[in-house]
Amino acid sequence: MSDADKPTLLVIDGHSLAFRAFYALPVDSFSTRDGQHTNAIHGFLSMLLLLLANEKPTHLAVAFDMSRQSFRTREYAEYKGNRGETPPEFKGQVPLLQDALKAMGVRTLEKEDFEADDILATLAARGATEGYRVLLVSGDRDTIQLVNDDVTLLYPNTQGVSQLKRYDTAAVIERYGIRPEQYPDVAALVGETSDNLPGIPKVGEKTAVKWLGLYGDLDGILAHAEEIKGVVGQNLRDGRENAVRNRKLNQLVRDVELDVEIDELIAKPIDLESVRPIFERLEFRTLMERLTKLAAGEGNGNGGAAPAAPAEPIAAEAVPAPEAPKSRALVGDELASWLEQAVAAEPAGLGLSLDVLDGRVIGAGIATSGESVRVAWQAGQTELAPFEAWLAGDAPKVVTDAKGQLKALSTSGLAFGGLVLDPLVAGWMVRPALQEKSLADLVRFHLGETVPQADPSLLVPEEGSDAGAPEYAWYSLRLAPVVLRALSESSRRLLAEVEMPLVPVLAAMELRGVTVDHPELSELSSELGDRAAGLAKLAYAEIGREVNLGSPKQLQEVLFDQLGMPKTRATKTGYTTDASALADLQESNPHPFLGYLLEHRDATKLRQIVESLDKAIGADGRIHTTYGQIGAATGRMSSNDPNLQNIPIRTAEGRRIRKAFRHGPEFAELLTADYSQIEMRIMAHLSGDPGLIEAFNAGEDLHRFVGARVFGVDPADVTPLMRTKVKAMSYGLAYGLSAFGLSKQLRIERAEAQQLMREYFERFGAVRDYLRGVVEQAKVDGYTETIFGRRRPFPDLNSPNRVLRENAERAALNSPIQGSAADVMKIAMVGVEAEIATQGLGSRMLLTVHDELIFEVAHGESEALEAIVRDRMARAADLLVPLDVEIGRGANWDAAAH
DNA sequence: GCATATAATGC
DNA sequence: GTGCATTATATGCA
Repeated sequence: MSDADKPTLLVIDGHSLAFRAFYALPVDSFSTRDGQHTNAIHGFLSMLLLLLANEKPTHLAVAFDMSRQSFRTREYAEYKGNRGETPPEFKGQVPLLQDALKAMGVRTLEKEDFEADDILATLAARGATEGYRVLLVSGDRDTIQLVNDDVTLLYPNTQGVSQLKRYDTAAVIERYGIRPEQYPDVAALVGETSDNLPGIPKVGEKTAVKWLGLYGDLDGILAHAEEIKGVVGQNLRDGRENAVRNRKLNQLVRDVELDVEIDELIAKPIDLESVRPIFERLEFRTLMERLTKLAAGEGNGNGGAAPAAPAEPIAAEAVPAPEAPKSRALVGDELASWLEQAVAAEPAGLGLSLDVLDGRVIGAGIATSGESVRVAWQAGQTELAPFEAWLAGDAPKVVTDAKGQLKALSTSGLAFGGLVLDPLVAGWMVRPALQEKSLADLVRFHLGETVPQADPSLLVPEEGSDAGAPEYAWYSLRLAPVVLRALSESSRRLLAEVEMPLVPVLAAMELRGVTVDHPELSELSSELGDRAAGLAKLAYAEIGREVNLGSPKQLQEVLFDQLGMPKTRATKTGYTTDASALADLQESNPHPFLGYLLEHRDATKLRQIVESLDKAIGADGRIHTTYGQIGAATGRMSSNDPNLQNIPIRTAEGRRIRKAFRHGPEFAELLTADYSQIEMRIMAHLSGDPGLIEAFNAGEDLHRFVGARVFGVDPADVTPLMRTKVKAMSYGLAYGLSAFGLSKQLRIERAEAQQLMREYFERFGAVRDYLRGVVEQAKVDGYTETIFGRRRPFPDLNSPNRVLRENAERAALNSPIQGSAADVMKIAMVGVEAEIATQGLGSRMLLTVHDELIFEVAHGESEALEAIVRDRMARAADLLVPLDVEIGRGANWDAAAH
């Protein structure tokens, strides 16, 4: 019987896992209205649901310690004697947890005089004999001794309870350098402080493992104790009784008498109605939802106990990695018939990679799981028609880093369809922190193999090279099932329905580009250059010497040494000279130099942007940016080369840059469409805050409405200052803004900022609850999720390093909001592009700037385009509040803004 | 030449 | 001690 066919028995050490959960989750944040603490129960059940979804055990039990007394404490009274009183907040949670498990139909086991781990040992032994695949979950290292070919241990790491490290025999050997059954000998020598078992002084893991290598086992080591030199040798001889005692105590009992047979532990379908009362009593709303989904058969199949983001690559198998098959060149009828049978043989799709030279297609590699072929392509060759038809058709294709290749196809006049998967995009959804940026990275991480490197001196891979398009195509196809398996159900849907359709849309937008007026930019650049030079002169005059105003280091000398100004916020290399610090200085120590410096900064920054844009204008008079679909960890797109998502807008000078962005000569005007306050709307939706929802449904100015609530006045009486304050507060919320930051930004006292936050949260309490809940849930799950189920892992959320942890907390707070907004925009873009095509319009979508889209309007299509854009953008998501779209038109980007 | 730190711009 | 990006410049090291 193969492993996959075996039934799976999952046995959990209830006490140790609940205790871990207790310390992983803040106790204050999990309690019922009547004051019962629930953090350990919540953490435990959350982990259990993950295990059920991921491991799909057929049989299941949770073992508990009956009391603190066991045969071990009778033999050695000090055993675990160093453990303090169980925290009172924890105590009451265990019986409630047992109730909850019972309601879920999960069998709990305990045995007088034995510890839970002995029950694990017994069930593991019996399970293995009876043909089960056994999974153990315990936070006690002694259970390592139970690992073998049939028994795997899932051990919580420091990241929290939902991140479990999988120990099979190979992983134990890799981590400890010994076989699982040797672990008790190591532990006996090293000792176990948590069990109050002192070991041999000066002997740690390294020494113990070395000795085991030399003498076989503990008995062998003790027999040769006289041979071991030095202080450790003496320590060993002095401490042999300790080692022997430890070894006796850490041996788990594998034949505890249990009044249950394994087949009685069969996992029953969860009866939601019997669970509901106790979950309601515990006020577990989200867990109830997860359980409901699980019962409905959703939430399956994201491999491993570390759900969305395997923290480590899948270990390479012991069997040698398969090598890419030798590719052969095909032409004519041979190609046609090969394609026909390949398409039939691979219903999930063929791998494809294009050879591109100077932005044009010159060939392709196509792969099935077993073979790959090369096609040389030139325009106008009739015998390539079957290949071109396959490219253009719906036959499924897997293409890594498809966007650039799609552009080349389009430039070469080739139609393309059927992109079902770009493993690069899928891999980014698995690990959006962007560690895998290329096919080679993906293969290394997900397959544990190395892609052969092409000879970099060759522009075109030579015949017979093992590092060309056919090989890339083959690796792409092999990646497909692996990356898909690593994604949750909802992420897979997002991938198929949004990210993949978006690829050709972005490719088209990049190819279109946007017309930018070169003379206008040149003029602006020289004006800004003159201004910067003048300001520099004035600045030099103030300090009596010339320094490089662009050098923070030289500026620090001027400000803090020469002018004797008070030190600003510290940086790694000194003190900051950023704009907000300079503005603070200007207030406390007014000096003309500061003003000239600030203005000089403005002018040079603007000029730098103008220059880079000007340089990017192509022969067609247009700028073609490149969009990064896998750019941001939240799901947002980025723009580079040049970045068109940070064109200035706040100042009049900045807006002059936007005036240089025009419609092309064949078009009538530009149209811009913005989502109005999309992030606040998403916050209203996610938090369900009635006040915020009312604000949006009232259709009134948001900040005025919120200001009225916060300050307790009529909306009409909200002053501009009040509006500014709540606006800063509202926006800061989604970023994890502190009272300190708020006071800094508004230039008000800390106490006033604190008061403002208090008032705000009193009126919009659900917002605070939501934000707090996001972080807490993320600490349990290890990731956050957007409305559409896009996940982002946060490994630092339980870091002992405060800076890392707090950074992760703020990012976790922000991610579902920024990410959901990105999801919405992507859905809208796919919808708009499709509808423009359906209606056969000549207007085109050109740019996206996070919550804004910019179009080139063909003559006579103004109304039709506006209708499409409004409709598709507003309908992109169905939220508790409407999605409001603001549209503007004009001859240039500035004029089209509203 | 390359990596790092700082500062700026946008949403 | 507010999130996510990209780009340019200065600077220190090799």
